Amino acid sequence: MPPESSNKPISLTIIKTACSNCNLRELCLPLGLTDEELHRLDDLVSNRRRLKRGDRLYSFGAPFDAIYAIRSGFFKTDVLLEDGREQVTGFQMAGELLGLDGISTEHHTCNAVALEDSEICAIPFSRLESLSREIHTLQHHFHKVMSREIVRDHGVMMLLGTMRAEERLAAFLLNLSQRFTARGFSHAEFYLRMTREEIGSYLGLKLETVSRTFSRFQEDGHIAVQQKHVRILDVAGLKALMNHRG
Amino acid sequence: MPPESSNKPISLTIIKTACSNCNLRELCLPLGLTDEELHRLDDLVSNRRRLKRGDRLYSFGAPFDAIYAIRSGFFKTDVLLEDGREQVTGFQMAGELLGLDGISTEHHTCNAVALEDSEICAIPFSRLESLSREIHTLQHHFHKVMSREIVRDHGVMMLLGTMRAEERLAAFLLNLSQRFTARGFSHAEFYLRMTREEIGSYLGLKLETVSRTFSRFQEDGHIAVQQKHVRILDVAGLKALMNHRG
DNA sequence: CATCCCGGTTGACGTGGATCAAGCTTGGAG
DNA sequence: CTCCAAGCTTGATCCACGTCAACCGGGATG
Repeated sequence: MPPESSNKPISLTIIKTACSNCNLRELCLPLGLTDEELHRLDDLVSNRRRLKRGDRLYSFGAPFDAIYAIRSGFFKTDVLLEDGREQVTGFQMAGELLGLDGISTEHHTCNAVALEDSEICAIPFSRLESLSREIHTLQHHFHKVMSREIVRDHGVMMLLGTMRAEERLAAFLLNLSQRFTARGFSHAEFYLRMTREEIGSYLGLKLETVSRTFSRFQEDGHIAVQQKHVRILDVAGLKALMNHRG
Repeated sequence: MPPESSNKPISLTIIKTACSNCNLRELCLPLGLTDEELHRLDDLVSNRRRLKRGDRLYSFGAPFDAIYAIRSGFFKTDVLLEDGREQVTGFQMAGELLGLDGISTEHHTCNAVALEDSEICAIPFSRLESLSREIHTLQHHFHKVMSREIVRDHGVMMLLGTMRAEERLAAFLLNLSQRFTARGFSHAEFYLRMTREEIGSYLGLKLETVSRTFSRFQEDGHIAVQQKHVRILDVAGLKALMNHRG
């Protein structure tokens, strides 16, 4: 909608998409900031971008200069080996940050691909660093976000290193469910944005194993699944699968 | 050596262990700081601690208030599942930081255990944050260190998710070799500080598989191994193992 | 000195998930 | 509408690694 459609100048600031009126601000970088601090952050994230399904937000080796907050949509990040093997390192949804991997070498070390039409906010990193030298809360929250990513990665290592196929997939579904819930969607019913192959790559399994395990969960009454549509019927049952060997 | 052994007052500052005279400063947090900045960091890391083999630096669930720089020694970090399964999430050596996992929730999310007698510098985290609000270089370097940890974790995911036993162990040995080299030790000959079981836990393998794979590498002339003593004979051979399926 | 115990090695065998292969379902293009 | 390609399911078979078990060697203990 063009600015002219508003008759009061003040409403311009409402139309302008910004952290201060973004409904993800409690999940995203602005968490905990005062109104005044929020407006300073607004200046920084003005650069917005739309991506279509399949578009790359950034690629391995690309120079790093910004991190990205997902405003809407769904992404995967992956690393490719020379021989073509792919490891999906994560799936990201609205309110989560992408690109933290690039800070280390000032080049991105993975690919970020939109799994559905998405919108992101680019946050120039050097400006984020200056602002967080002035705003303690922002600094601390950013550190927490990076640390949370490390903790998440440890969880994935646990999954890949010690769990069986059923446990991995159960953990995966419960994790998705919990993150959808945090965004106000149903905890029990959702569409998977990724293919069986991508799930398999993330979980260290082949797509056939993912498919078979879905079928087994359905036979056992834990879920109802039809292609990408999943309904969780028995959260407790899935949780139980995770804590018992065999 | 006691301070009295020095006859000039100025040498006291040399005897005092501090970042500014630590030979790890090019690997550790002080990287890139000016002398003046280095001295400000010195005030912060004065708290030092010795650990014996087997001692825990921190445990899962413990309140977080500091990160730790390893001055000497060798550590592992691990996560335990209720049913006793252990996932080693990393091995850390001199100059590396421990405890970054705790920033997120203000409680540690893994255990850090000394694998040999070690010495660490505790860095109160809130003081590190204030100092890095003042010293841009410190702030940026700290961000790089956290990002590097994320990138490292992605490498481990790749390893656990897509590689076969031989590739995992080859990658592990080459990584150790490279890190020892960076610390001025031989790249070709070193003692493993961890057991076969801990290596296995890190690599998502059972200790028997680790042992067998070591033996196979030895038969094939890639390494010479006797218990914890390893000599790498054929770096190129190990590298080749990593890039080919089968 | 003998004993114990922990960690490592090696062999025999079992199995979970990979591989190979054949349909099937769905959605987009013409 | 039909056709086609991409993605999903399911079955049969295989194999890398796990499991179980026996033994060994070295360092700590008494």
